[in-house]
Amino acid sequence: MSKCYWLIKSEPDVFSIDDLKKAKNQSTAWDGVRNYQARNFMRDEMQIGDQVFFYHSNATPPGIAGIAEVASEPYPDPSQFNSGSKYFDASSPQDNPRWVLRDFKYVRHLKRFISLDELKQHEALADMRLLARGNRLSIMPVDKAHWQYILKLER
DNA sequence: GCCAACGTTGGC
DNA sequence: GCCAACGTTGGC
Repeated sequence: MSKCYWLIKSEPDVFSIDDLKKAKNQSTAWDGVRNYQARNFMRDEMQIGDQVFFYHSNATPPGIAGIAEVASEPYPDPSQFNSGSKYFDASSPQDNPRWVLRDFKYVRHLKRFISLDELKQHEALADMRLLARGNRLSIMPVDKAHWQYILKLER
């Protein structure tokens, strides 16, 4: 399977790209995904080494802050079994975990932050999934053409 | 804080 | 299987 590109959302007040950079091994387990579509992308389609836009949601302004990469195979999200976690899922079987995650590793900040507002102004990006009406997916694929276009924008 | 959009749940 | 109710996301 050829290399894919992705976008993951995080609220910077909770976990920003600076937090990822400061994390142990500059990587983190991406826990708490509780959406089947996002899980399936992470479980079935990502490949170690895939490049990922790190998007700041619920931010002022929202936008793409940097780049990370897929750093592990999928494995069960431990928070689903932790009754003290807000991600606890009592109905997930221990022997067949419903929720999986991967580790993501810091690659770099973009040379400059590229806001959602700026992305919306480019016709070439008009069909980006991120910009689709009502989009709420926290993990989504990015077309190679869109990826390359955005990397040119940062200059 | 508001609210539109969307996914999930559960009664029927 | 339908769909109303509900909870969450996330831009504004």
